[in-house]
Amino acid sequence: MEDQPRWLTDEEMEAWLALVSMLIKLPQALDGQLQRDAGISHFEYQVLAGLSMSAGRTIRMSELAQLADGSLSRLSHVVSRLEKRGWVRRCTDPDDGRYTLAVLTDDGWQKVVETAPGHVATVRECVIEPLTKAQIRQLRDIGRRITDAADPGGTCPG
Amino acid sequence: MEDQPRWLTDEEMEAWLALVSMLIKLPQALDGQLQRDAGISHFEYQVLAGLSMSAGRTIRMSELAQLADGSLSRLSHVVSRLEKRGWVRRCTDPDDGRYTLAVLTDDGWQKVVETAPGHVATVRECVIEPLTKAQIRQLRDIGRRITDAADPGGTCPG
DNA sequence: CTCATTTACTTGAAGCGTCAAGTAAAGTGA
DNA sequence: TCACTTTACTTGACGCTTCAAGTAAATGAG
Repeated sequence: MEDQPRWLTDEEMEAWLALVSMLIKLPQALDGQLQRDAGISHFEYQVLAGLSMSAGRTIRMSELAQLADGSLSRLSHVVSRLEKRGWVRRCTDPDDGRYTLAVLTDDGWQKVVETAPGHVATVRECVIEPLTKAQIRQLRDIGRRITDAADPGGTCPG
Repeated sequence: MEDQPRWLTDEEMEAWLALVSMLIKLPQALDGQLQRDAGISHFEYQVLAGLSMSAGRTIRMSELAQLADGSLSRLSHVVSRLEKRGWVRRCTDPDDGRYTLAVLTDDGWQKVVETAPGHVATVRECVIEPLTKAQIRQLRDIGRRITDAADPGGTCPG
């Protein structure tokens, strides 16, 4: 990749190690709380939450995949499971038969309403409260820059 | 969790969404590069790198698990695979038969030497270079605070 | 010295994500 | 209008992680 691989300085290494730990521990904390209290994964929550915020609680699979930061294939599997649990229905888009519309059922809406407060509390506890207001702005900027660098041009999901 | 769930402000939500995207995209980028160029996962790299930095290229499983931020069970499975590929050996600690020592073989050392430059380059590209020097320090502090909040007291691995 | 407990690790089954391959509808060119 | 391509999604197999249960060595109580 480079002839002379530039190693990391001490400062860079400290930041990198702190980031790696966060990358492991934070998803565990988020998934753990949702799994214990609601029996769903963080990704499933993102799917339900994305649906709940869509007009008519309905959205195309491909748009939902982007909202929830996942591949279409992953979403398809997850929606199948959510369908079995009665929280989501699928139907073909009448305007264009290639699209599939995911629809949040009343039970699914209820599930989001029940689950959201606990999830938000965990996010506050793990992310918002440990940081100062300035750090929250810093985090937004840092997060965006790293995301752009890691995924230049926002993925074409497979 | 709270009677009156405090929702997130716009600033908090922006930071949170940026963080969630980073949480998805960065591991994908890191795993992707290592998988393509070296045929190993990021976790496997962390295990090999942890071993390569240990005295005598030898370390107890439980210490290695903490170094690599993973459960003992996960590590055990991964070391089994690395053993099959000839990069790691296991032996019982002569001082205390309950401990297992993982030892990096010469082939394993060679693998780390081959793989490290490309991995470091990806870390530079995705994390270090997109940020200013100030942001790198901010990231270290933010990462530590979030990790502490998400995992109060540094896990007892299962 | 013996039995129970603790510690450190291993193992097998179950579930989720990814990848490659497949299907079906819509668009395109002759 | 008939094939060819593209788009949107689904499906099945495989690999990895987690969880629960198990093993084996060391420690501790009586």
